[in-house]
Amino acid sequence: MSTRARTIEDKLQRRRLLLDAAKELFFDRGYQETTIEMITDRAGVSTGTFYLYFKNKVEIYMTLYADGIDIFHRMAEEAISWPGMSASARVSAIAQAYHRFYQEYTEYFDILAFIHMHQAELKERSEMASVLDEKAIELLRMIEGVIKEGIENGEFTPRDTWKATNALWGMMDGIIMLAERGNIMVMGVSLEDLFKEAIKIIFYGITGTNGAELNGGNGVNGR
Amino acid sequence: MSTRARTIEDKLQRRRLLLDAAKELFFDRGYQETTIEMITDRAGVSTGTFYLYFKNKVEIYMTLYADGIDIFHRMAEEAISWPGMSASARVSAIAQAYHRFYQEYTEYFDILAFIHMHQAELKERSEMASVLDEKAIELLRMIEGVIKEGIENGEFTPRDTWKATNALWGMMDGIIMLAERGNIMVMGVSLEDLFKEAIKIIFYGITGTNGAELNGGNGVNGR
Amino acid sequence: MSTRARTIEDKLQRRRLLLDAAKELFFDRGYQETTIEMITDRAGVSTGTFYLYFKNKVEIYMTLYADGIDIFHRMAEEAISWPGMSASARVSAIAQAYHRFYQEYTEYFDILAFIHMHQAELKERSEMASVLDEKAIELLRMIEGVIKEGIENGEFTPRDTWKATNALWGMMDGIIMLAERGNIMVMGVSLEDLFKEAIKIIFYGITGTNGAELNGGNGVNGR
Amino acid sequence: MSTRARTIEDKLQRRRLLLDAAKELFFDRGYQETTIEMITDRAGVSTGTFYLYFKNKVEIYMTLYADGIDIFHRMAEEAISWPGMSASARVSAIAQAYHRFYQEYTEYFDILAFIHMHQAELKERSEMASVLDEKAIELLRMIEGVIKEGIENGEFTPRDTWKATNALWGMMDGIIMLAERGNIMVMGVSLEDLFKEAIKIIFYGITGTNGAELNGGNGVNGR
DNA sequence: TATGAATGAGTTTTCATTCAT
DNA sequence: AATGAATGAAAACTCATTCAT
Repeated sequence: MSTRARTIEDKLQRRRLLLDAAKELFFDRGYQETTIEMITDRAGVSTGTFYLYFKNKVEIYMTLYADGIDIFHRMAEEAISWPGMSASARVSAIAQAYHRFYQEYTEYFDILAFIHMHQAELKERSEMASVLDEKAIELLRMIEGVIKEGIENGEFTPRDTWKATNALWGMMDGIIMLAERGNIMVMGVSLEDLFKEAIKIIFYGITGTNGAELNGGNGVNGR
Repeated sequence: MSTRARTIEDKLQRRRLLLDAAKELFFDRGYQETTIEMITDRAGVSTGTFYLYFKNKVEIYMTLYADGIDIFHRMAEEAISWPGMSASARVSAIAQAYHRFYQEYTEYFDILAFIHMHQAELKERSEMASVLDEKAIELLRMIEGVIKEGIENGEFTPRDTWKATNALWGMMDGIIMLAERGNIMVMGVSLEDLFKEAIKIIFYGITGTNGAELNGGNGVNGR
Repeated sequence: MSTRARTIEDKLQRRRLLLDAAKELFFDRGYQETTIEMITDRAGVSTGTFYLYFKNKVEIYMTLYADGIDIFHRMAEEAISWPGMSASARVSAIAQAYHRFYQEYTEYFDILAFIHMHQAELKERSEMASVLDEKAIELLRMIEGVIKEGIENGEFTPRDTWKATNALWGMMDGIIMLAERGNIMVMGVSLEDLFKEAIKIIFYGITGTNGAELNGGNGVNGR
Repeated sequence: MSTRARTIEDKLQRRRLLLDAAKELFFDRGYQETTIEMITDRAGVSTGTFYLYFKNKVEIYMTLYADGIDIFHRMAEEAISWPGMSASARVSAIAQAYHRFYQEYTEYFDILAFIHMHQAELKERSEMASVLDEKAIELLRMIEGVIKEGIENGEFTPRDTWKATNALWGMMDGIIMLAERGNIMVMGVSLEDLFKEAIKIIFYGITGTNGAELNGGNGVNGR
C-alpha cells in the first residue's frame, strides 16, 4: 500500500488495516487496555489517521461487533441452507456453526461477548447502537424461524417460540462463555465435549434419552 | 466509629465499610468508573486507609467476588438440604436459588458476571486468583453431586457428570446473562419466563414434554 | 465556480469566498474556535487550497483586519466630506460613523477589537503587521486633521492634537467595547444612549453643559 | 516550604505559588498560550497538584480576575477616602488610581482586559462567573456614588448617573487599552500624558477650558 | 494506625500544516 | 492549481498509589 490512500479501495484497505490491528489488540488485551496509539502503531499509521476513519474508540469496536454478527449470521444461514434438512438438524447446525464461529473467529466472538457485558457504557458513546440491535434481533428471528418450523412439523413440542429462541441462544452462549473463561471452571472438559453435551440436553433433557443418535449425520433426509 | 481501629472488631468493621461502599459503587458505576476516592469517601475513611485493608483496587473486587460465591454456595446448599428431595427437585432448587441470588444479591451477581469477562486482566493483578478458582470448583462439585445422585437413582439418563454439570451451569449462567444484557435481545420476555422455559428444556429437551408438570411442588416426596 | 481558477478574476473570487467564510466564522465562533477546515468547507474548497491563498490562519485574520480598517476609514471620510461642516460636526460625524460601523459591520468590528487584545500573539506570526500599523496611523491622522481644524478656527480649546486624537479614539473605542462585553457592566443602558452620553462629555465635559443642543442637526452651516 | 502542605497556611501558600506562576505566565504568553504544565513547572509542583487547588484552567484565571478587581477596588476606595475631597477630586483620584493599578499591577490589568473580551467563552466554563459580575457591578456603583455626589453639590451638570458612570469607565478603559496595544497607535505619546489629556476632556470637554487648573492639588479643600 | 497531599504516567482527541498525486 | 489524506505535536485532565507526618 502506498503511503497515501487516493482511491476508494485504498481507503477501504487502510480502514481494514486499522480494523485488523484493533481486532487483534482488543482480543489480546481487552478494550480498556487497548489504546488508540497501540492500534495506529500496529496499523503503521499516525494517531490522527485513526480519526480519519473512525469517530473514536467505541466506534471501531462497534464496527468490529457488526462485522462479527454478520460473519456468524452468514455462517448460520449457510449451515441451514440445505434443502430437506429437518428442524432438529437445523438447530443442531446452528449450534455447530456457533461453535465453529467461536473457534475460527475467536477475536470476533470475544468482541461480541464483551459487548454483551458492557452495553450500557459502550452504547452511550456510539451512534451505531440501534443498527447493531437490529442486526442481533434479525439473527434471533432466523433461529426462531427454525424452531417454529420444528413445532409445525411435529419435531418439537409446541411452546412459545420467542421464549424458546432466547432460552436456546442464552444457553449456547452460556456454554461458550463458560469455556471462554475456561481456566476457572471447566476443568478437564473440552469445549467440544461440553457443547455436544449441552446440545444433547437441549434436545432430550437430562431426564430423557442420552442422545446417542444425534452423533453423526447431518440430518438431511435424516433419521 | 472512632477514627482509629484499636480492636480486631473495629478493623473488621472498617473493612466491611469499605467492602459495602465498593460493592454499591461497582454495581452502580462499574469497575473502571469507580475510583478509590469514591470508595473511601462513601466509607468515611481516608484514601490511605484503603491500602491498609486492601492491597489494591483489584483485591477488593476479588474479595467481593469470593463473598458472592460464598453467598450463592450457601443459598444453593440450603435449597437442596431438605431430606427426601428428589434429584430433579434438587437441580430445580439450585436453578431457582441461582435465580433468587441474581434477584436478591444483584450487586454480587454483577461482580461475578463481570469477572467472567475480565479474568485475564483482573487475575494478573490479584494474588487471590487461585483461591477463587477453588471456591468455584467446590461449588460445581456440589452440583455434580446432585446429578450423580439423579443418575444413580435412575431419575437422569446416565452421562458424564462433570461434563453435564458444566453444561448445566453454563446454560443457567447464559440465560441470566442474556437477561442482564436484556435490552438487546430478550425483547418482551421476562427473566422469570425465560428461566422457566430453560429449566423445562434442560429437563425434557425441546423434543420431549413441554414440562407442564414441573410447575408447582417442591419435589419433596414428589413424583 | 469551476474547480480551478484559471483567470485572475477566478482567483480573486476564491479568495473572497474564503475571506467571507472566515469572517462569518470568526464572528460566530471566535478565532481559536474556528478551524481551517470549517473555513474551507464553508467556502467550498479543499483544505490545501486555503494555503494557496493565505500563508496561514493568522494571515487571513490580518487581511480581514485590514479590510475592516479600510471600510471604517472610508465611512469616516464620507461622513465628514460635506463642505461647510464645522469641526464639531465632523468630530461628531466620525463618532457616529464609528457607531454605524459597529452596527453594520459587526463582524469586522469584532475582528478589530479582538486584534487589539491579541496583538502580541498574532503579530508575531504575521508579516502584515507593519502595513496594518500604517493603516491605523493613517486613520488617526485623518481624525487629528479635524481636531487641528477645530482648534484653528476656535471651536476647540488649543491642545496637543496628537494626544487629543488618541484620547478621543481610545474613549470612543472604550465605550463600544464596554457595550460589546455588555452583560457584565452596562446594565440597562443601550449602546446608543451610552454613546450619546460619551459624546456630550467629550464635547462639554462633566462640569459643563449637559449638551442638549448637540442632538439633531448635522452641523452643516451649523448653529 | 516543605514538600507537603499539612496546615491550612501551607495549602494557602501552595495555592499562592500556583496563582503567582499562572499570573506571570498569563501576562507573558496569554491565556491560550499558557499550559497547565507551564504553570505547575514554574510553581514547582506536579500536574496533579494543580487540580488539587483549582478545578481547571478557567478557574485559576477567574480567581486572578477576582483578585484583580479586589485590588483595584481597594485602591480606588483608598484614593477617595480623604474627608473633604470634592467630587471632582474624587473622580480624578479614581482615574489616577486606575492608572496606578495599570502600572503597578499590570499582570492583573491584563487579566481584567482579557476577560472583558472573552467573557462568553470563559464564563461558560466557570462557576465563578456570577460572583465576578457582582464584584464588577459593586465597583461601578462606588464610582456612581461619586458622580451623584458631584451632581448634588453642583460640581457636575445633572445627568443620568448610571449612564455617566458607564461612559466614564468605558472611556478610561479605552484609553488604557489603547496604551496597552500601544505600539500600534499611540505613537510617541506616553500613557501618562494620554491619561491626563483624557481626564481634562472628561472634565471640561474639547470645547471648554483646557483644564490647566486640574494639574497639581489633590482637591482637598481645593481651589 | 490513619491521614490526605502529592505524584506523574497515561489517554483521548484536535487541528494547523504539509505534500504526494 | 487543486486536492484531501496524512501527520504528530500538543494539551487537559484523571486516578491508583505512595509516603511524610
